[in-house]
Amino acid sequence: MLGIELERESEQPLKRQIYQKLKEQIMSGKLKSNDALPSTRELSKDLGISRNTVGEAYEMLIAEGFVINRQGSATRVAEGVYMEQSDLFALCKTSLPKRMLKAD
Amino acid sequence: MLGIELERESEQPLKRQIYQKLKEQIMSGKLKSNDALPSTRELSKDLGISRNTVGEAYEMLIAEGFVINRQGSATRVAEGVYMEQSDLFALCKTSLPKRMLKAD
Amino acid sequence: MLGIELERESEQPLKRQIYQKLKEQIMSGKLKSNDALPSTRELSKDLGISRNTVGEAYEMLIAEGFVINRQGSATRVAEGVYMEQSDLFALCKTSLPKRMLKAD
Amino acid sequence: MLGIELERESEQPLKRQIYQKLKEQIMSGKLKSNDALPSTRELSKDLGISRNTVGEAYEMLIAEGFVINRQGSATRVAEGVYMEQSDLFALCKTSLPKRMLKAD
DNA sequence: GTGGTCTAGACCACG
DNA sequence: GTGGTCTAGACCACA
Repeated sequence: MLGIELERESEQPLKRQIYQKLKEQIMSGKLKSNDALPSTRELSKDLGISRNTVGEAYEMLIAEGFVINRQGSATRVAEGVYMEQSDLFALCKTSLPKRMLKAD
Repeated sequence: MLGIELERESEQPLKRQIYQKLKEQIMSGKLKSNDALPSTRELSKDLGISRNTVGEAYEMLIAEGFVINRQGSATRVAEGVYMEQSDLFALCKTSLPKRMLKAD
Repeated sequence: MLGIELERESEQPLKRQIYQKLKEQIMSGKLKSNDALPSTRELSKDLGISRNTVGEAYEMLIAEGFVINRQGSATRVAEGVYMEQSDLFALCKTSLPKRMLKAD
Repeated sequence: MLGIELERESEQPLKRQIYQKLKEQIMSGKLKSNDALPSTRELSKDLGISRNTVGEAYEMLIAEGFVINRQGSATRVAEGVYMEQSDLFALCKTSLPKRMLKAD
């Protein structure tokens, strides 16, 4: 659905993996402001995990303001959380090890 | 002082160059929460530019919430703006063109 | 302006009176997050006292994080400092002497 | 154990009731800095509810900084979260309905 | 339909 | 012992 693949053997808890994948898609602009996330029921079924776990990942996104939810309606991407690609690359150059980046 | 080097010939205005360098150091964790930025007076002297230019760069950081300015005290790095290297790299992989990153 | 009345004969110093009144209005929600406080110039004129005194009251609020001061703009109410009336009353019931509260 | 009584019929979710009671005891000084909270296992057994629910209440306290926890050890009250009784009463006078307070 | 809450289990890593 | 995570159910209120 969203191209999310989980690794059961990872040290990262499942809820954190989901949180990260969604946050990436939001910050990179794949999920845009006001886009609806899949329902917890849908995504949990899709990933083959418990609905609670998806719910916890959504709570993390809510807590950090990436996502908004209202009673009885879908969880949606908040506004103003997109990061410019140019800023992102500049940031990479200073904070990622050189072996990860190609020469300019 | 902060390892900032400006390029006078760059297309990027000086204030944006300063803004980016500081933002990078903040997001990458070199400048940590509550660290004080140098005063505009100090930094402008250090870089050999106008204090106004530094002030404008600081305002950009304030406007985006990376930095906080309390009455009568130094401008300080806000909380919760540090980005985990793992998160950053994950974000790059999904949102930067492949030509910029080395293969895993 | 904010319904602040000072008592010159009180044991409480003026700056503490101002501090308390503003803190109350903030915690009770009369002043909401991001609301601007009046400028020190304005409020001091309004109350007929020195601008320094108002400034000191503001500093106390800043020091406790109730209020934020961003470069070149008004002093504003911080986020997350509002206290639900229900929470407040519950807190009173456990921590204030009974003689101060009416029976339920 | 901590004098917590839950109301199953309340509109307030159980986790919020627990959160509130603990927050009160912390802000009022009954639970002091570095005091250990009961373990989630203990408290859940004591209250006759699921350990998950207690854990969620603890998470809320952690998120707001009232409480701190480290791997494998007890959850403890954070520092600097106590509220002076005089400030509390002053706050009550402005933000609680008069019918709740006795005359001065 | 949606999310919010709750249960009664389980296994893990840390100390 | 502790908290952290996860499961597979359940019932609720809201729209």
